[in-house]
Amino acid sequence: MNTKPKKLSSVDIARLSGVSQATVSRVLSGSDGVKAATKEKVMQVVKAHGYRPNAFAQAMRTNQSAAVGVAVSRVTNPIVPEILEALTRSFTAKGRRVVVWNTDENGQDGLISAIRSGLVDGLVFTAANQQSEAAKAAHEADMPLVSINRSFDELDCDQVVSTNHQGAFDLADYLVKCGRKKVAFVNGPKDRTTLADREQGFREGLRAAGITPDPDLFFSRPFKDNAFRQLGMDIFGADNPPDAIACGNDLIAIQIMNGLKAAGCRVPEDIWVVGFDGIEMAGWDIISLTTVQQPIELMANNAATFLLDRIEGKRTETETIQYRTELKVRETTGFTPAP
Amino acid sequence: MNTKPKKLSSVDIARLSGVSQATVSRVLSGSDGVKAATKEKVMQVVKAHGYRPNAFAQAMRTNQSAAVGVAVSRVTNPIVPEILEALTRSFTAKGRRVVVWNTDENGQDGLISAIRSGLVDGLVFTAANQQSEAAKAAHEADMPLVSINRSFDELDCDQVVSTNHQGAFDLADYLVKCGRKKVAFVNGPKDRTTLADREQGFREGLRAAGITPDPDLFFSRPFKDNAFRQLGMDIFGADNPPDAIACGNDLIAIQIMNGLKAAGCRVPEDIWVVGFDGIEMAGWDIISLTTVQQPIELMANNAATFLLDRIEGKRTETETIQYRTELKVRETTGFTPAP
DNA sequence: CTGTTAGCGCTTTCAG
DNA sequence: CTGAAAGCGCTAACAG
Repeated sequence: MNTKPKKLSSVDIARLSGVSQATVSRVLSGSDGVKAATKEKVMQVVKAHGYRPNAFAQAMRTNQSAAVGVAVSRVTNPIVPEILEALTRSFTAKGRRVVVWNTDENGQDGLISAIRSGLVDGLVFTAANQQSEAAKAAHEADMPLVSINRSFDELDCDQVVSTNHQGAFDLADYLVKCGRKKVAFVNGPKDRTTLADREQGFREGLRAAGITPDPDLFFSRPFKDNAFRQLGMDIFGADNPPDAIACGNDLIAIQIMNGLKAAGCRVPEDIWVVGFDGIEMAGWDIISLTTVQQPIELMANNAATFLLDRIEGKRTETETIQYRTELKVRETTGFTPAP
Repeated sequence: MNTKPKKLSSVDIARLSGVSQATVSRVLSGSDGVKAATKEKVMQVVKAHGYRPNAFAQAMRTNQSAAVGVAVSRVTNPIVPEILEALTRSFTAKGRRVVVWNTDENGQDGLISAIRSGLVDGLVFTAANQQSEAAKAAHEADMPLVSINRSFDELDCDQVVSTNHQGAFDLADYLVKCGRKKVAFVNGPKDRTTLADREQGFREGLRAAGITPDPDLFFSRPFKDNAFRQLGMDIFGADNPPDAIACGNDLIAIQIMNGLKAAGCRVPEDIWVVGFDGIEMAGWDIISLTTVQQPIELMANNAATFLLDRIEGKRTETETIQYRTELKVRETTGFTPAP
């Protein structure tokens, strides 16, 4: 260790400004009962030294960390940074720090341990599988919990979701009404409730439109090894390929398009492609992916509000709020308007 | 407040396992001098209750938070999540928590305050402007500091960068050698050292290849209001447009391509486009952007190691490490191999 | 209005 | 090898 400047504590500030330590604490926490002159005097010293109360002592004393946790996984799906960005903005604006856990790599252990050690006052779970252990731990620790874009059937917590089922239902309707004869559905692992709901909605939408879902046209792949790109190539290479491919989310759709392009397939001339999520890049001219859009920013803000209200004891009943999705028609379906 | 289960403390564990509180602490911190039987007994109780030591008390006592901070901005640039992901993985694997600050929104105040309150043991700054205040605060607080993909000229701290200058130099050479006659360069705000270095390298590369940089072909735009998309449209719409556009980073290149596409320009037939960074999506078939690639994962791992070593007092001299960039030739330059 | 005092839960000497 | 005891820096009664 080198010559540590030995950080100042509130005791030092008290000494330097000729008051008691308690008064320093009062000044900094903005309590009322302090004479203006005293307050001024203390603040002067505080500013001069750039003093900030030690966050840990504060947290320990008040049993509030002023931090919230966000559990993410599959960060490679661009919707995750988008959610993260919106959540961070929301929490930061409300004076909370954000601690991010990635449950992909080292699993849930770190998160569980953090939950139990009281590091955060609340937790947001974002769309992902493999977080149920942690969620359970949080629940047991009586920690406020919100899930966004993800359902925990087993767990009683606030949830912010979108109309996954209805959105997919309407999407199927759109494709059929537009005259698509042979519609495939490509999905990721169905242990994610979001993806499962969408597939279910899509199936029912097809039926409602008078089409019996063909099992051979429903695909499921893991999010790895470029599986979707390969699938895109395979689908186009097969005899009598479909004339439309709906996907569980935008990232899947993009990877399918990568495969289609690699195989020489033109979108939308040969095959239509649609996604689900409405990530920002779906709107880029060079991608222009037709998709079912979720109001991500709104959902994140709502999740943040839910969590903070619950932390502050302003809510007790759990609630599930569902945002309406909206079909965005773009180039990958030839800009064909909904009939 | 509802019926709080009143979290267990080490005192409770001690009572439950019939030892002293100090012994519990010793067992959990893995100190040697504890009889195996005692250790076993304590661990049993610990496990049974899912007990974890209170992180704040621990932090306060040891003056170490076991957390590191990462300051980011412009999260909408996909390289940021990529860096974040790699950093998070690295730190988590080494038993550190990661706290993320977004300095876009609420500026640096939150970060500065966090620095001074001792919330993190060290800090990584990622490519961004507007963080110098915070960096200075960190430096004054004697907090270990590493910058990645970003230079702080004024500050003496570890830096992990790539060969921005050389990479851009070689890129200019490539374009000229491939017969491009009129090469534009589109950049973001040049207060970012990374972007400034690239532009400088590009200029010198042109000169070395026998071309005098034409001021009218160097553009700079802010990262907002779709400025780059608009610029792409303008560039193609002008009389006698360039036959190649090099960009300060991949995101700029993509937005330029959006504008070009919107204006009816074909890439690479009409104009070549190249980026810089090597973000993952640049490699997607549907984008296939020629770019100068940085080894992001390596850089992030290195930054993490630097920071942790410094926190643990294993390093004292500051160091700048520079990774080699690599030209990735793809479709936006017609897959033309470097001569 | 301000000072004194008692811990929050933990690590770490210091004894035994 | 283990226990007792002293704080880390802060907040929150409780006095004055």
